[in-house]
Amino acid sequence: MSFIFRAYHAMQRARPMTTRGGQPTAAIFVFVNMLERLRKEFAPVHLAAVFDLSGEVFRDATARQITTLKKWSAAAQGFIEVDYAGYKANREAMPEDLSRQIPFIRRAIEAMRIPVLAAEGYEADDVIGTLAAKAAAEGHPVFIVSPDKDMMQLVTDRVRILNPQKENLVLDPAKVEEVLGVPPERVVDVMALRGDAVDNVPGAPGIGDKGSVELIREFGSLDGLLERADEVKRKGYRESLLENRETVLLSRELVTIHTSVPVALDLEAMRVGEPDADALRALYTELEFTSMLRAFTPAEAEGRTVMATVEEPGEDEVAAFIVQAGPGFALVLDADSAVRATDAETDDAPPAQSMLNLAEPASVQTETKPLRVGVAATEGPALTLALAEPLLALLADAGTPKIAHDAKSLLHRLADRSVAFAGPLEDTMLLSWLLNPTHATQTLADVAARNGAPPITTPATAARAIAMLHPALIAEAEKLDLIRVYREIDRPLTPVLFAMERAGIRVDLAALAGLSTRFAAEMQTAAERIFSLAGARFNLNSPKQLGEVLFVQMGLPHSSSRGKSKSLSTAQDVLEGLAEEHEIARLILDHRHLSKLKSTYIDTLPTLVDSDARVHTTFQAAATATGRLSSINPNLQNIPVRTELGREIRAAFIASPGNVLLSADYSQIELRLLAHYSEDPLLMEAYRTGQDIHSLTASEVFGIPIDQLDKTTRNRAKAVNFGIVYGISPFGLAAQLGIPQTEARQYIERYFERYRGVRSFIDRTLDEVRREGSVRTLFGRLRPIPDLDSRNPAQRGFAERTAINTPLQGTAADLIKLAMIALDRALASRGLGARLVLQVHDELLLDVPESETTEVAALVKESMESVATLRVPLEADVAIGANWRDME
DNA sequence: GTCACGACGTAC
DNA sequence: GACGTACGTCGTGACA
Repeated sequence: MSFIFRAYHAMQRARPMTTRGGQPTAAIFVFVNMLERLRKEFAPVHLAAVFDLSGEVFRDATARQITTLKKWSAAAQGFIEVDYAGYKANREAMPEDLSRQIPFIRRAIEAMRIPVLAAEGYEADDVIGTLAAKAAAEGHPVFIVSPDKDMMQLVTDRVRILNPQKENLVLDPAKVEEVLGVPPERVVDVMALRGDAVDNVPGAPGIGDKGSVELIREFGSLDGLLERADEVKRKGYRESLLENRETVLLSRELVTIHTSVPVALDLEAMRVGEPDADALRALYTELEFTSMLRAFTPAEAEGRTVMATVEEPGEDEVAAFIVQAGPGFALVLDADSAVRATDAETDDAPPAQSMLNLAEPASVQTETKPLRVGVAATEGPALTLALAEPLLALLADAGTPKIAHDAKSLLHRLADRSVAFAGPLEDTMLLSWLLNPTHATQTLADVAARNGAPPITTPATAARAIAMLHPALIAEAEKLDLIRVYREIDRPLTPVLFAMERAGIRVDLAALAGLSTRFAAEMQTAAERIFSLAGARFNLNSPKQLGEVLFVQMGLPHSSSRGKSKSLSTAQDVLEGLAEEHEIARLILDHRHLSKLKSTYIDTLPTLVDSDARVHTTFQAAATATGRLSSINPNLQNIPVRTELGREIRAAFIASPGNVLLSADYSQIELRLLAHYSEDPLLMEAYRTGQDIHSLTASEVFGIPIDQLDKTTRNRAKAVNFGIVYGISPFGLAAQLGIPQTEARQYIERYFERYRGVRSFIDRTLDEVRREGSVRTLFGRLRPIPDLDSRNPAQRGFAERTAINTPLQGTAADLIKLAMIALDRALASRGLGARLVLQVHDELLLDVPESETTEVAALVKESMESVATLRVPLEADVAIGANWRDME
């Protein structure tokens, strides 16, 4: 039953699976597959399946001896009695769509001629335990196939546990001890203390995962522990044990699997043989498990092709789906869905292996005649999708437009299989995002649901959904004037991003390894000093524990805020405030910095490199509200640069052999866009004549002549300039600068007095949002802004700030995307070997053959600066180096 | 064990 | 309530 439940839940999430008649089949499918695999991979000599019977078991009677539990109550400062509900009392009834599948699972097991065993008054675990004990006593090696932890008490040298869902993990006694911290014979002792929430075994209240193991290890056994309970040091544990002695002993009875129940070990009946083919065929037919059926029907003679079908194909049945064509589009490739195909080539390969990777492309739509598409697996363990001639031809045909949902990932999958691709590539994911950029996800299922397309249950419906969605989304994009952004920016960016991800960037693994060692040592030193100052050891990574130690135990001042979880903030700015007075605060800040860099970058990046020591991020092109890209797995857009330690990490990003890295970043692009939008004379003049904008603001806002500014004043002005771009507020600026709000308010007022154009830009923008409910970038990208008229001041304030920030941030995103497209074309047309490798919002990073350095530097600068003509010039600064830190 | 979420910190 | 846009890690608590 454990497997059936897991099968049920696993598939539940993926997709509901039923026959045409509505019989749910997902759990059956998974279970049958698992059985097939078990038989194939492990070739057991004997096999039995064990089920629970309904009705009372002996544990119910045991549990009735427990009526109440004594739990420690902090409020009452004593133990209070709580009613105990009974063994497995918390279990919910089996879901109806699962119980309907159980009879079929029983039929499948019977058809495979595997005996099903059970014993009245006992649970399946007891039957399994008994069979295992008997077989082991006869000298047979036994494998209990189960995902349940409870089973670990049964492990011996001869009885092991196999979990096929966990990479065929085999648990022997040593492994059990490694996992649980105690040997198999002590498992019940630990469980008796810890209890089990799922089965409602009480255990000793207040003693959990950790305490139970510690206590058993210290006292050797549960009996030893109960005998010497008064010696237990920790008060909570000691008192719980003394109060709950009987309950713990009964808990042990509940968790102990019996190994002598009345059930016979009939090895002859369990001997694995041929299944009942007729019965299995009938069952699989009834359940519409067509792929499994094919194991019974050898491929038709020579052709070795699978005919694509037009009618509602069962999901396992076809390699390609032919559905109604949208005008002008001959083919739909659905990167989001699956193809499964029977391998007609290899009769000797087991069916489970002839099924191609379930998460792979593709569905095919054509308006030509039905295609004959052959699908075959190549030799070797890596299954490769080799598409037959007609499909390959269409994919490679530059005259055949294709539609995908998430085109970039489709390109990756085709490239992984060396499938040539050409021709226009439409993307319903990008369209959907452009129409609704604030929506959290743009998966096909999500987009289909939002647009009234049928739910995606099979590759065929996925293909149909895409075919339906595409014209609808295009029409919508035309209506909202988003088609230009789509055609001129985001769609053509797809192949550029694809190539960048494919290229990856080289990482200096030796450098990271060195940093890891160094950081570990420094963290260790800092931690010891912190613990000695605090007079206690605790988890430094836990803000909660840290706050407790600093502000309660040590009594440091905490005028500062509590967060949503009402714990005292230990954030950087808070600790900075304490650092002058208290050494411990500085040490914690240092430790945190090291810890952050080590866990996020130094120790993570090496796990993500390929065999050439390159990391390949994924740029999410349909993720942000403003039009920016984002980067995941890993995020290469937040590699440290601010601190010296952080830059050590940046230095580990290096050029390919014989190459250099070339970085080009836009200078103050958002402030230049502010100048453009606002047409403010001071700002425009400053950028046209190359003045230092922060110094200008400092001089204007603080009334100090430019030649008399100190660094602090200029930095304050810099914060004001950035604040404007973020949609400034006195609160935010005050927090940023660590000054009173009243002072921040004065700065802001002064700013708007001097930069009159900026004030009117903000007013105009807010007016636009009031009229349209949205803002646009210079290139027409749209973002809805709700709540500008909210009565809630916080909501309204947020709406105002996003309204102001979005055209600046979003236009900057548009510009760099356009530059990337232009640059990609320029590099290609000149036949240069330089490759774009990263984009970090206002920066491009290229891997450039040394010989091309000068030419590419000029080309990149030119591409970025001439991408648009604004009221102020765009400037890009280019630098070159062997790594991403040391650039000049 | 898995999931969601908060706290925190990294980038632009 | 809290200055814009992201993503990853860790701890924690809820759920099985």
